[in-house]
Amino acid sequence: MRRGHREGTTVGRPREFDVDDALQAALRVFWKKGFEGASLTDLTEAMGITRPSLYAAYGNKEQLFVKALDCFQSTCLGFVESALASPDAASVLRNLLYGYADCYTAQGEPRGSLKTNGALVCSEASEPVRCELVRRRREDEAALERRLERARQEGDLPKDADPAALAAFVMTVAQGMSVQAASGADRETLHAVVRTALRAMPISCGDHRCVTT
Amino acid sequence: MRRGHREGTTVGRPREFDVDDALQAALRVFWKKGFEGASLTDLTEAMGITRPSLYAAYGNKEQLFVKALDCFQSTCLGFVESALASPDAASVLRNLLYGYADCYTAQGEPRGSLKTNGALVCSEASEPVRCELVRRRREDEAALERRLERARQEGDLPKDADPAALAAFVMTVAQGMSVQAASGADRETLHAVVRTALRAMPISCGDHRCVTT
DNA sequence: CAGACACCATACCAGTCGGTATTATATCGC
DNA sequence: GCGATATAATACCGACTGGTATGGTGTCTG
Repeated sequence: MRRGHREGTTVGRPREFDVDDALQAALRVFWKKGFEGASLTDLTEAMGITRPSLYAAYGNKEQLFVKALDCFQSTCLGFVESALASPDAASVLRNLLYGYADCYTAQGEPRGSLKTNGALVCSEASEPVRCELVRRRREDEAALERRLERARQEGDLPKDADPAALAAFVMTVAQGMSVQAASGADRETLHAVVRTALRAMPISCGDHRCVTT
Repeated sequence: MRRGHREGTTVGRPREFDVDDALQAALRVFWKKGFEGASLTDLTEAMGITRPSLYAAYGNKEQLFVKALDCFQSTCLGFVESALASPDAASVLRNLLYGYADCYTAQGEPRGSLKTNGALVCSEASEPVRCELVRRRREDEAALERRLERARQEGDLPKDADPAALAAFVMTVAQGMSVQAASGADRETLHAVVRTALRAMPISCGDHRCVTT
């Protein structure tokens, strides 16, 4: 039904804006104001396009948000995948938490996480978006739990450690840092929070980051 | 200018609703949907009053939110004051964190904290509300820092402990738990998070709550 | 009772919300 | 050049936003 942007061939008038650039602009607006706080006027002005162009290229506001969320994940949160791929539990935890702290206080970017702050509470109309964010946050926690369970099997986490509880704690700290960043906390403060959090781990994660990979 | 409810005397037709009961109802709506997500229709329906009654009794939506926030503080967060008044640092930290965990997962209440989730991000129109929440969260952290500094002076916290860093960590965990609760985490999960967080403290806070006071 | 007063209910306000129909325009294959 | 196609721009839609003017109603004081 909906006319999509045909991939290879170029029939008809070519698009005058770059879809990815405009999506980046939309991401910043959602990131700063949240899904409900960002109006179509805010979005189209920042993206430099008109409403019909937005709907033709991205579907609707909700689909645009999800696309922006994917963009946020693959760029701003790109470090998560590599952090989980770190060789041992200590470096996983260290890279993950310092990575979040840095991401949430990046120069020239909105503070905090789109995934945490984008739609924490909302009206009924936006429930689908809120649920999608909940789903993704849970998946993040589950992925960390799986990685810690693997570490336990491999012996670099004590046998009596609780991967589920540790993952819940780490993600709680990460989400708390997102709130702190949105409240104006600076990077130094979040680094101190990470140092404190790492002391709660059943292994020594070191006081400084990047000790290994 | 605005016609207020005169205190002692009762001139004119008496109000047909209870101001405090209606405020409680408004609190639940704001708590669940946030400041922007709660419409006047949501509010007046839950409060059982009409718009003109709302404006006559509370001013406007923003003032109603602040009144609801005060109500939230004095009832749901009433434990904070007594937690800070605990005799030693260990019981302060324990009572504070378990208190937050319980408050955020109270049966029959919205999940999480109005102070954290109520307006984390928003449109420009709601910036005053967001700033007020930021202000109050900072004040909470500052109050905890002062209490921990006192504990350091009194000797039940090591001399080399960092009250500011500890307070930032504890409030980060609390705010993170608010996000987790809003995502559906249950009380057991948050209690496990608290147990883990307490391990990061430079003193033994015990594995169970309410050891003293 | 007379009158003042403040409440309640209805109906309404301008402005904005997300979303679209319509029309004009630019680029393609042929 | 010509038709087909897909863009861009404008103007518009009904619904809803926070907020209010108006008129009827009930309770008080004198």
